[in-house]
Amino acid sequence: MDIKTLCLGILTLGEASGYELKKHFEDGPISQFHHAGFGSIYPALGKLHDEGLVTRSEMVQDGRPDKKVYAITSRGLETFRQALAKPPAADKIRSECLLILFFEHLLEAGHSRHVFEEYLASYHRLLACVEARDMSGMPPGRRFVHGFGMTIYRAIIAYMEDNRGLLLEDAEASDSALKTGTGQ
Amino acid sequence: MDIKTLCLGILTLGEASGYELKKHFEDGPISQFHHAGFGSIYPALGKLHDEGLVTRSEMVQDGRPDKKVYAITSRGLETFRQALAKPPAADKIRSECLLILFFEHLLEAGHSRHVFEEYLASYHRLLACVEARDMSGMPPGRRFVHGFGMTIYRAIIAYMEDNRGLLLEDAEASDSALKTGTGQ
DNA sequence: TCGATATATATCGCTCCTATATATATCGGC
DNA sequence: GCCGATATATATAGGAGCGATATATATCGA
Repeated sequence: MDIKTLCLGILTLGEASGYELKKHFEDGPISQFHHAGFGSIYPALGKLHDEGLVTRSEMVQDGRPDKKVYAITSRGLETFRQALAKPPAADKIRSECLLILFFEHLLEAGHSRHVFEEYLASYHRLLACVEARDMSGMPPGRRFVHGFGMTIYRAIIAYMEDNRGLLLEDAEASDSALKTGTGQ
Repeated sequence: MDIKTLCLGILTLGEASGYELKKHFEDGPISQFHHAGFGSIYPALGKLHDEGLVTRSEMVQDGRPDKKVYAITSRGLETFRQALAKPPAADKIRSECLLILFFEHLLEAGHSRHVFEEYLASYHRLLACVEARDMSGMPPGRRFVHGFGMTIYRAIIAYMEDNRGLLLEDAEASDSALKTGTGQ
């Protein structure tokens, strides 16, 4: 499932420029399960255009820079359908925050505490963003994925708030140890 | 947080060969929040060795091929600590299964149903694997991350079992539509 | 008018990942 | 005794992707 396929998928939701595609990856429902930056999106759109899977039209705007709007072709839709039919790879997660918390015993107590609070705040923001979405009239798959994200985000927030003590008790213990000169 | 840093981190848990490192990424607690394949691990170990952050020793074995065992140096540990102190990037998820379910309306009903059941089964396996781990005597950060994974996996399984109907009702509707010739 | 922010596109260079190749050894089945 | 499957073990080539950066236009508040 490469970036080209992902872009094709987003374009089934309506035509868009590269910049707008990026916003889908940042804010939209797609952001719940995938990510891509400009360095991936623009080359992908170029290749999709070369292969005839999308059309490109220059759109002159005033009050902001001109843009290139891409729309999926029927061959593009067929290619996307075939890609979705292939057996999916396993989920891949990469969380630097969990890595830091996992190795918390190697760090200064204040840092892991700070990472913890920022991490929790980031999931509060993600939840607010997902909760704000209106899903009425959306197909079942869209509503399923929306509910999936909401459930997971809530579970993460609840777990972190319930288990703050697990990390913070330790932090306080280390602080006392540092003060009496027995720490680290 | 590159693969070199990740390998360094695992080596703080004890010396290991490239093959053993891979198993950490597949089965171990690290697999809850990161992933890497041989194509990343072996070059990373080579570079870490060149930089003096790990030592390498050839270990002759009988009953199986010889291996190269890597151990972290004090400079390696210091480098790892500094990497952990840097502000962490946001979590990155990539889930082809959720992508397929999101675009379920573009697919044959049987396929999304199959993807759903396989996806659910995969999280049952992951949960069993995490539940089997004995965390007694582990530092708080390790226990926190362990509980984190367990909680999320359980939330995913519960959500999917509770909301199977969301996708399947639609699948049945499409099936009837197909039978009466109004589908697709 | 200056700096910050938003919109918009593009590319370089490095990292990483998939696929593949190579090799040794065990175990079960035929 | 041999064949295929599986596990252990290392390595690399080629391509995909990502972070950083460059470039441009326009708005808005200080």
